[in-house]
Amino acid sequence: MVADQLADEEWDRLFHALSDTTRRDIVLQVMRQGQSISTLARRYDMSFAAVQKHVAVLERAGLVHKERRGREQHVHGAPVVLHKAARLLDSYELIWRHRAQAIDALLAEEET
Amino acid sequence: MVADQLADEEWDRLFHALSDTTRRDIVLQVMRQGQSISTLARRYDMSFAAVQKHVAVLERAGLVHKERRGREQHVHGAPVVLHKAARLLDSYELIWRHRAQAIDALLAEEET
DNA sequence: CTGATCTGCAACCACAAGGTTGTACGTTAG
DNA sequence: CTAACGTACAACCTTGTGGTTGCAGATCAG
Repeated sequence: MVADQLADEEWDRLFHALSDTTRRDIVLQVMRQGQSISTLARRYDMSFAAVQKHVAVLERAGLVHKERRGREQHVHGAPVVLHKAARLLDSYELIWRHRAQAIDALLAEEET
Repeated sequence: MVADQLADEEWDRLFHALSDTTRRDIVLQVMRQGQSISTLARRYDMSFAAVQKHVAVLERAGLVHKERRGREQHVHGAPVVLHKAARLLDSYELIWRHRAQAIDALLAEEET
C-alpha cells in the first residue's frame, strides 16, 4: 500500500495530465478501445501535432501506453495510475471523515 | 448522479488545483484542521502572497472554503468536490473493466 | 491613538503550456 | 520505384502559471 505511492512530481504530472478536457476525453477513448494517434486526432478540432503532444503528456503521466504496430502507434489505456489517483483522493476525504468523527466523539464526551 | 457532474472547465480547475505539491499539502492540512492563511504560510518556504494565491486556486476549484474570523481568514476543507473527482476517476477505470469483461465474453463465445 | 498583524491586490518577471506550421523519416500500397 | 500515410520533432507565438516585492486596508493589543 505504501509501496505503490508515487513521488510528488509523479502526482503533479498525473493531475496536470487530467486537468485538460481534451486529454480526459482521450483517456476515455483509449480506455474504451486502443487507437492510433491519427485516428484520435480526427476526433478533435486541432492539428495532429497538438494531439500528439497531449498523448505525450498522458504517457509521461503513466495514464496511457504507446505501442508500435507497423507504421502506426497504437495508444491504449493504463488504468493502474488512474486507480492510484482515485485512492489518493479517497484518502484525503477519509482524513476529513476521521476528523469529523473525532469531533463527534469529543462532543459526546462533553455531554456526559 | 448525473446532476452532480461538473462542467468541463470545472473539472479542469479541479485537477489543475490538485496538480501542485504545495496545494495538495494545503488540502491535507485544512482537511485535518481549518487554519488561517498566515498559519499555513509559515509551513512553506515561500512568500505569504504565494500561499495566498495557492489558496485562491483551491477555492476557485471548490476544494476549500474561506470564512472571515475577525482579521483572520479561516480556510477549511470542502470534501464534496474531492469525492466527485475520485468518482470520475473510478468511472474511467470502470470503462476499462467493462471493456475487459466484453473481451473475455467474446473469447469465451469463440471457444464454443 | 499607535503599532503590529493578517489580508488583498497590483505590477512585474521567468518559464512552462498549448497551440500552430514546417520538415524529415520510416512504412505500406500500387 | 513512387506516392501516400503515420509519426516525430523543432521552431515559434501567445497566454497562463508560480513566484516575487510593494503598498493599502482592516482589525486587534496595549
